[in-house]
Amino acid sequence: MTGRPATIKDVAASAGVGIATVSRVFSGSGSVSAATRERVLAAARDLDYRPSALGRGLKLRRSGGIGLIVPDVTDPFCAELIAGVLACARTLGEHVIVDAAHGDPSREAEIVERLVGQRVDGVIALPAGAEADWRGAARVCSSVVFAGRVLPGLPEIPAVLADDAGGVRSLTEYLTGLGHRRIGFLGAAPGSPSRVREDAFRATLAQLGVPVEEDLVVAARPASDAAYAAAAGLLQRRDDVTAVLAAGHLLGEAAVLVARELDLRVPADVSIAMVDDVAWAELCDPPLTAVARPARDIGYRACETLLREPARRGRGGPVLLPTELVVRGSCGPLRTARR
Amino acid sequence: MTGRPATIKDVAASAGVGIATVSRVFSGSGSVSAATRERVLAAARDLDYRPSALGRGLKLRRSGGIGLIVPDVTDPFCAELIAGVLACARTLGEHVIVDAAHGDPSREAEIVERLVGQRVDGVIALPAGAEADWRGAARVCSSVVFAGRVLPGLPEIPAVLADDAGGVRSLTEYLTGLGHRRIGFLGAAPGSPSRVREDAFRATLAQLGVPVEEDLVVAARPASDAAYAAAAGLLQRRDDVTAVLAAGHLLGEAAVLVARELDLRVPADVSIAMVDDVAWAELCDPPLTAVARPARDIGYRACETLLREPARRGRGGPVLLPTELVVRGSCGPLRTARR
DNA sequence: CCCCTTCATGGAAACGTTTCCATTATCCCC
DNA sequence: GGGGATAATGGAAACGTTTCCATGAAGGGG
Repeated sequence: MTGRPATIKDVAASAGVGIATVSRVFSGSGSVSAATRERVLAAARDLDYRPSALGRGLKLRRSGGIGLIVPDVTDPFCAELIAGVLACARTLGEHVIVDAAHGDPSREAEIVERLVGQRVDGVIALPAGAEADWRGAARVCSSVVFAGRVLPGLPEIPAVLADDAGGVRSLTEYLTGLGHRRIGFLGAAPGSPSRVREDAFRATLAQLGVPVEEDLVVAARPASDAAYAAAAGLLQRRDDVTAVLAAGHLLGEAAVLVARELDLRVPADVSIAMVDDVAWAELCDPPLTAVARPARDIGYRACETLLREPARRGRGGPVLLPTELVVRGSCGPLRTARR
Repeated sequence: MTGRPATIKDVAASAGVGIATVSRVFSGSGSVSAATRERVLAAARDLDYRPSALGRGLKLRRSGGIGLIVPDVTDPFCAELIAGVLACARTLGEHVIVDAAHGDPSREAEIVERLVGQRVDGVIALPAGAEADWRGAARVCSSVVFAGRVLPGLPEIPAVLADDAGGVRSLTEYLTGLGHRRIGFLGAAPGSPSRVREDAFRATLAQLGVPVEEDLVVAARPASDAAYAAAAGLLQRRDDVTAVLAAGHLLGEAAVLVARELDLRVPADVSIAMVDDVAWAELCDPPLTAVARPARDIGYRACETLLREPARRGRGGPVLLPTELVVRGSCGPLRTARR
């Protein structure tokens, strides 16, 4: 009973037709008489036949799947992005091979190699670095779309992004509007591929005529301990900081924990706001003001761009999706002294 | 330049050898002289050749990938489980096709069909229901392992689970030990495939000689609104409840929000504890006591069971991984009156 | 010096599809 | 009733691998 899976030949023999006819029944192309179709379907049901995607893929030179590379599937932003890609891929009948590069460009390069070997119909990536042969992957057998982040020096790769600069700007304007002048900025490490958030922070302050103190702009690697250390360093070094803008949820988490540890009341002693409206922002006490990036939409649009709009791809620069400022209770008006 | 990807034939021709030799170089089997190997590798590099997994898969009758079905990739438990599977699959050189069934058994069945069509080497599932042909999938071309949950009536499918009963027991004992007698239990909907948590709750109370009041055991569909409604209903109906045990993080979140809404102090007025130690448990105020399920390990072990231990598979019932009680500040000793 | 192993290599047959092309059978219209 | 579409079908050639088998060459022991 546990023989090999039935093949198209078995079905053809059992239904008394040629294999071409069976293929036509299952692929939907060509014309088959109703009677024959029924006979074929019955035989297939009998034999528990399912067309092999391998045979099909070999002939068609494509696997019917796409690859998706993220830094970490457990990150809430990545997870939402994945969900968006899955939703879109489903509507287009493609499956999705997911892998995590954990911020390691060489690991990412390996994954790209593997995906190309799989002959995926395309790759969506929240890229870690430029080590992978993105151009090669885009050329050889599939196309590439970046989602949520771009890599400098690869302008020809289409991208779907959140309007990070706009998000940080609205956050900065909001805090400034509350009267804050000495705002601490927790940002990504110097080696990070993109500094749009820090740039937006500086630009917005400059525009508002608020001087930027270098001492208040700190960077951390994207890890919990590094984020905590950065936040602790900032708040201990400068007890005149009245607000903290965290450029990511890990940094926001660190800010919340450090504030609690230092017995700072939020927002009375220090206001906290962050980029990325993750689940806990609402559960924290007080609930955290955040800028929401449309992670799911980014994934969905990236997948659409990859599979659906090969013509429009990459024209007119990256697609920017708007962010939304979600005001909660963690930011208050400036008070005179913190302690 | 953007011609078709090079094939093994191109490489063979370019290196002046037979295709069998090229195959041997890349698959590692058979013997090839060092000089020839070098020549082949050089030609391959020149042509940007990557072996097609489709051709290979067709010949070998397996795709070199596994399928992973979860209810929802954005759920923190699922996300950790996925991470575990990815980690293990990586060490074994397999890729992972991920899809989300969103609790819909018919959608799940579709996904299984698709995966079988892809000729995956196996399927790992956190199953939604019995509609899918799990037996068929396990028989025809791949094997199946359940992770994080089992389905009644399919004892022959191997499974890797958290010791949910043990986790709920320790939570119940903990709350009882603090003096609580009227403990509200927020559990899964009646139609849910498994009621081990509720059963464990009842059994533990019975064992401790605490009467179980049916009115305090409520069920909710796994959605935020339903969970909120259930929690609100419970706490409003019974203002003599002194502790709430939430059998999942959605339910725990609901309990926290409802308590806040009703101006109940935690843990002075009501103690809250839940199953699943998600990220926000630590960030909430007060931090939430929870039982941690080893989601990542479950994924890892499930993948190992699938690919590495085909012999031991399914013998001796499901693998149970221990949970851990993480005590934080959300549970306090019983006080006399809540209001 | 010859036979028997061992190594390096190439040819060719799968693997399970899709699709082009050829072959009938059927039908419609003048 | 004949001729040209049209529909239904089957044969066979790809698609890119792996691997069995055969072929030579080389080497070693008697």
